[in-house]
Amino acid sequence: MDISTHFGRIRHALEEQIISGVFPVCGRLPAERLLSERFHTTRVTLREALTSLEQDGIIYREDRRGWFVAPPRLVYNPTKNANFHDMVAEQGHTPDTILIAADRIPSTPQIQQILGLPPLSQVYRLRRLRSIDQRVVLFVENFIRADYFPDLLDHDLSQSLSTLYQECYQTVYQHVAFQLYPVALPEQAASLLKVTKGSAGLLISRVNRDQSNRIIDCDFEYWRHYALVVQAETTTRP
Amino acid sequence: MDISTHFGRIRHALEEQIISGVFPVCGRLPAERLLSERFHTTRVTLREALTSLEQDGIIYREDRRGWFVAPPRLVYNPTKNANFHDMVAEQGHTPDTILIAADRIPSTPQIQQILGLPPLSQVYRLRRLRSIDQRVVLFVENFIRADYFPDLLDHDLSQSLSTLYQECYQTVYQHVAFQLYPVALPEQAASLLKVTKGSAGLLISRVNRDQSNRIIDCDFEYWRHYALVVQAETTTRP
DNA sequence: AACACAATCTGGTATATACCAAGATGTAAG
DNA sequence: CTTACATCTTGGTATATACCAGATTGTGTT
Repeated sequence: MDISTHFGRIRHALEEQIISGVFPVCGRLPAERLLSERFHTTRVTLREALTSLEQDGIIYREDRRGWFVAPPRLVYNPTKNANFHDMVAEQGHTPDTILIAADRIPSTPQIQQILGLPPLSQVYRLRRLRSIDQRVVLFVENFIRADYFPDLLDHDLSQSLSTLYQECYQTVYQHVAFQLYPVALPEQAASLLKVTKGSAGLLISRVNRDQSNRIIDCDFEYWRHYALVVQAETTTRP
Repeated sequence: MDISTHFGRIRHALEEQIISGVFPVCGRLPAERLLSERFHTTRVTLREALTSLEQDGIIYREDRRGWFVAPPRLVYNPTKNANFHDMVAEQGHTPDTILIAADRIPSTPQIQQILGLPPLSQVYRLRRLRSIDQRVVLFVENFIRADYFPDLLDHDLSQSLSTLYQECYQTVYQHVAFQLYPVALPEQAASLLKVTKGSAGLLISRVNRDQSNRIIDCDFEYWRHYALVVQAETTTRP
């Protein structure tokens, strides 16, 4: 660890205290003003140290509420079509989904292209917020072919979509194309995830096909970047 | 885009100028002091806007050299065992690898655990720096079972390892377990990648097995976070 | 007990300024 | 032409300070 700068020393000291358990997991750190006094520095410098720890996923912040110790990352395996609820439960945590909005809208050019739809076609758009142990970690937006799923909006949309598809429409996810990269969280995602707009996140987008290889939906998942580690295994078939 | 804050307006203005091509791809932005004057603000505020653009992968910086317009991301498919050179060349760019260090060392407990080795066993450690079109984007550290690859260090280590394995040891990568998450780049990676220590990156680590399902090596890849988009497709087999 | 509202605490944004360290550059010496 | 060195420019780090906006808390009213 680099301790040549004041900022580096503060980062180091905070990191040690966090690792040694001075602050409990998900516990709040002392206020910035208090910490900056304790380290004989200013808020500006202190915030640089905090931002650095945040980038490393060691702490996270909630907008105007404070800085918190980050819990261990959720293991996310995109090659298994496990749904969010099962995945979280399997790892010993409590999942939750809140439906923000659900509507039927005309597809945009971008969505038409992704889903292979003609102009003027209709899609469902779901916006949902998902949490692990009461901490919101994921904002996800789904675009679903309306013609394949009549009356979808009448069902309980706070469960996992794959469960709903299977039980009510005899449809299962069979093939997934996914894409992943770090982004600054866009405004809507940031405010729902209670983070400062522009803070770092991970965007995972997927295009899903069913057992007949029809494209049925796509989604855009905005994750708080400290919340997950992506893990997969693959075997090359010659 | 949010333009309620000064910082947001600057970010927005810069973003538009970059997208519209005022600055060429990989071109340098004007100096911070100059930009802060032009936007009637201070360097502190200006740097917040730049940092935000950096997080989004729109610009990147090189330590004490300046800010540059980020090129399109490289598509990285971890499920295809394509090597770095082929992957970059296929996408129309020029790859390069520089060998930083190559030695034979006693394995550490961590490496023993990953590779399934007993204490006191030896491994090769390679440190290499990789670039796309002259821009360094990746620092990678390999740990390789020494017993499987006699005299490995006598070969040309600036080529791809998979090529070397195949041509000189009749060994191919067959199975890969990989793991990926955002991190703050550690000191060594940061200085070699010419970025400020602590800036955001993506850590991809892999454990590789050969055609006999033996674990042969593992690697830790530190990517500049704007440099890639991870992409894969998977089919669920019931 | 429920609600409304004000006071307080928190992080978020912003200005002004200074000095440091490393990269880039130009110039003089070899 | 190359090398060595001083100089200039760049971003990196740091201090001090101020005000804003949303979250939390406490208090008093209904």
